[in-house]
Amino acid sequence: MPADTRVRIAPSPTGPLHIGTARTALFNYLFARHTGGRFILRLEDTDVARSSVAFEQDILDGLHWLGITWDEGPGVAGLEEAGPYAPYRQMQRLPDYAAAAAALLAMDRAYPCYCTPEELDADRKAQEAGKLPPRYVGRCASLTADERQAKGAGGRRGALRFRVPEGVVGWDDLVRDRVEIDTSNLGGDFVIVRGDGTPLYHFTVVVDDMAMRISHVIRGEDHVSNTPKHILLFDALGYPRPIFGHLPLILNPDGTKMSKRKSQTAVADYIAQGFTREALVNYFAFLGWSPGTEEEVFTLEELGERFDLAKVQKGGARFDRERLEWLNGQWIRRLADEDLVERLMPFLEASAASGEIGRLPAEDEVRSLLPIVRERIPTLASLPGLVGFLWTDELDVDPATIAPKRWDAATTREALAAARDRMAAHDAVTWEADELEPPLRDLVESRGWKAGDLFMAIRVATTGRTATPPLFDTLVALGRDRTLLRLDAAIAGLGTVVAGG
RNA sequence: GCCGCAUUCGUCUAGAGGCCCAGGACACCGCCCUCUCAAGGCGGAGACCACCGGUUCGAAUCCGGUAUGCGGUACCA
Repeated sequence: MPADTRVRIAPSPTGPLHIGTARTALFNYLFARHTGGRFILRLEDTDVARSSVAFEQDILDGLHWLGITWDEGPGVAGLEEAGPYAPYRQMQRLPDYAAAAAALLAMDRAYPCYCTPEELDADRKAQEAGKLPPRYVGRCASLTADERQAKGAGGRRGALRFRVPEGVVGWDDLVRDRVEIDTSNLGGDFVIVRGDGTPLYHFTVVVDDMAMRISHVIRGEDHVSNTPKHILLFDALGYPRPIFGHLPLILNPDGTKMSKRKSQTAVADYIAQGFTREALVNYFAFLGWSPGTEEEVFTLEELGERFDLAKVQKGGARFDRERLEWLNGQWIRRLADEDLVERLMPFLEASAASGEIGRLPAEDEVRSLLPIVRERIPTLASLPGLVGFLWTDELDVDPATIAPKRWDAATTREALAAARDRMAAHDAVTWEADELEPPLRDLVESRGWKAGDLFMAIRVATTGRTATPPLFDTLVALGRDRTLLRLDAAIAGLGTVVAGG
């Protein structure tokens, strides 16, 4: 039996949490949950120039927000470092890499390279011109001790290159079955430690995966061609190879690799637009995976129960925002009242702050609205757009928009006035949808009007919109005073036409 | 260029030799419901399973080739 299942997500804090990273994290998390294994988070921050703590924070916050929690990880974002293989941050593991590098050097599996960027660049250009695949020419591969000393004069350290042996490297990929790559296509001996002494990704990932006892490396398809390098390193270092699985990529709608240019790639953007964690997780899981049944809506926990890497698709999947929105709606309809209100409030606060709405409604008020708005908001951010007129004092309604197609201004004015009178007969106690509707239906019938026309005129006059939740529920939410006030304003706006009859 | 991978409705996918003249979902169209908008229900259109050739009594499913697409090709991760 293999050792305990241990998987990881190893984000690089060189940008905000990317949906591709989130999806890879999710698949690792689900795999761990499904197999009873552990999920580890490791920060790969060796690209010092591009890494920042702000990005670290964004990445860890985003994963937490999605509900993707790790069993072992670094101390950051207000968390304690946790786990038996700390530290979980590469820049704190430098001694490990140095030791591994020394071992490779001692075995002559790696050697110092003193080529300058200019030389390397010239090599590449020459190869390009000769239509040859770019590869390291091996200028420093067989330097004598004297030559090394000479090149390293003046304290020049040189980078460390790993000697790529001849042969074929193959592995049984968890999602793509057998993959084999000839080492002659790896681009020659590759650098594992920079001239300044900092280690490079291909090297650190192997040293860390071994140190942290990672059993399964589940990552994006873009790493397939890196895997032979990693396997070579595992072998050279005498480490057991983990099992690899390469996930299909999330693609832009046009089929190319997901990019900031063509798509929204930051998880934070989706959060800001009012997507729920449930919908995002649900959607990500279904990008490249399917339970094989016709069910579509799953919680994170249910996904963990069903998830199976063998059922993961091999080809990339295009990101389809429409489907995400549909799922978001599904989830908004499933959330408990309290929960939904709590999630809606920040968006209302933002709208109030931006002036989109005039005042911030209380939680109770929002809760009472739920029955009529819940199935009408595709995202948490769309509530103000639906019923913002409830929280705006001066409603600017263009009189020209009030009259239904079949009515002229005079009829509209007369109808609104009559309706206003009927409604004014109610006091605050009987100002209920059930009470408001019958009298207006009577009115419509006695005058030979169409209910839809009268209702639409009232709707536009009181909300300024042609699309709202059911009219009478809306008027109840608006309140008696404001309803009558807005009707009066509309009637006045329709001019001093003499009401007929 | 070279290496690798992929290819089922517009999109996400079901399908692991006969159950498939290919099922579901999103989007689209129509009808129902209905005071508008949604939601929901019902129905429709939409895939010669990339192409060619094999294997087989039988192929979307197995094998080969072609095409197309994508990924990789750094002292980035």
